[in-house]
Amino acid sequence: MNRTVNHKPDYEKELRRAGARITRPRRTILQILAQTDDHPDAMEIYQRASAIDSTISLSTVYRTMKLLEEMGAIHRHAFEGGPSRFEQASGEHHDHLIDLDTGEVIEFHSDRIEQLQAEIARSLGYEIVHHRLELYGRKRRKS
Amino acid sequence: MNRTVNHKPDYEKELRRAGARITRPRRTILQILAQTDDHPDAMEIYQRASAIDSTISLSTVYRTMKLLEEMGAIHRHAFEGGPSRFEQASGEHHDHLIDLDTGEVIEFHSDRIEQLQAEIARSLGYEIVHHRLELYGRKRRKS
DNA sequence: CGCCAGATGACAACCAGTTGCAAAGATTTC
DNA sequence: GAAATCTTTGCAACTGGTTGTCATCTGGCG
Repeated sequence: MNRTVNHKPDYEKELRRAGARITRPRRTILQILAQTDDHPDAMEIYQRASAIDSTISLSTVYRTMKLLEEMGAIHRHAFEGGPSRFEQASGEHHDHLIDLDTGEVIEFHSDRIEQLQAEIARSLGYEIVHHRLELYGRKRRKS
Repeated sequence: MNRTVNHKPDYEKELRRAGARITRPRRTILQILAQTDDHPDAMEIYQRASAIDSTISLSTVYRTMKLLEEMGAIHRHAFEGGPSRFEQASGEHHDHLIDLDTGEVIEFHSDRIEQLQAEIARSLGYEIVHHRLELYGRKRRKS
C-alpha cells in the first residue's frame, strides 16, 4: 500500500492529437487542471475558470471534462452524496479514501486487494472490467 | 469468499416499533420487497406496486424507501450510471459484482479484503465508517 | 485573409429524487 | 365507535447535477 503521486501530462498536445481545437475556454480549463492537485467538481472548476475568464460557461466546463474523460486524460468519480469530481488520469490506478468531515480525498493502492478482487470475480465466473473501491472514514483521534 | 443468502425480517413490526403507521401503500411496498430477491430501483418498485394498487404514487415509494433506509431495514446502492437500487439489509455485510451486460447484481464477501481495507485506512490515520466496493465485469467466455 | 467544421454561451430540457400542501387515513382518547 | 390528533398520501411543483439545442463565434487550414 502506498500513496500515489501525480505528474501532469500535456493535455493540450493530447487534445490536438485527438483532433480537437485548442480554444480559449479549453486552455483556461486546462490551466486550472494543471494548477490543482485535488479532486474538484465541475462547479469548482467553473468558478476557478471564471476568475480567469468570466465569459466561460458551465456547459463548456462539462463538455470539456467529458471530452478529456473520453480521451482518457481524466477520471470522473461519483463519490457518495455529491457531484462528480475529476482527477488527472496520470499515474497508476488507485482507489480513494474520502474524509467524511472535510471531503478530502486520499489516494491509495493495494496490489493485494486488486488481486483478491480478480480472484473473487474469476471464481464467480466473471472478468473485471473496472471496479470502484471507496473508503469513507474519519481521522482517528490520536489519544 | 462466499455468496451471501437473505432471509426476510418482519418490516411491519420494525416500522411499528419505529413509531410509523402501517398504511395501505406501505403494506403494498413491503409486500413487493418480501417477494423480491434482486436489487430493484424505485421505479421498478413503483411499477410492481402499481400492479397491486394503482393509486400508489412514486413519491410514496421514495418516501418509504427512505424511511426503511433510515431504520436500517434496507440499503441503498448507487451503482454507476443508474438510479439507486435497494436491497434488504438482512444478512451480513457484502459487496457487489455488477454484470455490465445484464445489470445483474451478485453479492460476495471477502474477510481478507475487509481486513486489508481497515489496515490501509489505519495506516493513513483513518477509521472506516463505511465503504463501497463494486466490481463491474462480464461473464467469462467459457471457451 | 477567408472559409467552415467544430466549439461556445445562453438557456431549455432532463433525470432522479425531494418537498409543500390540502385531503385522506391511521391511532389514540373518551 | 365517534371525535380528536397526528401521520401519511397524491399531486404538482421544485431541486441539483448534467446534457441537449441552437444561433453565433472562432481556431486553424488554405
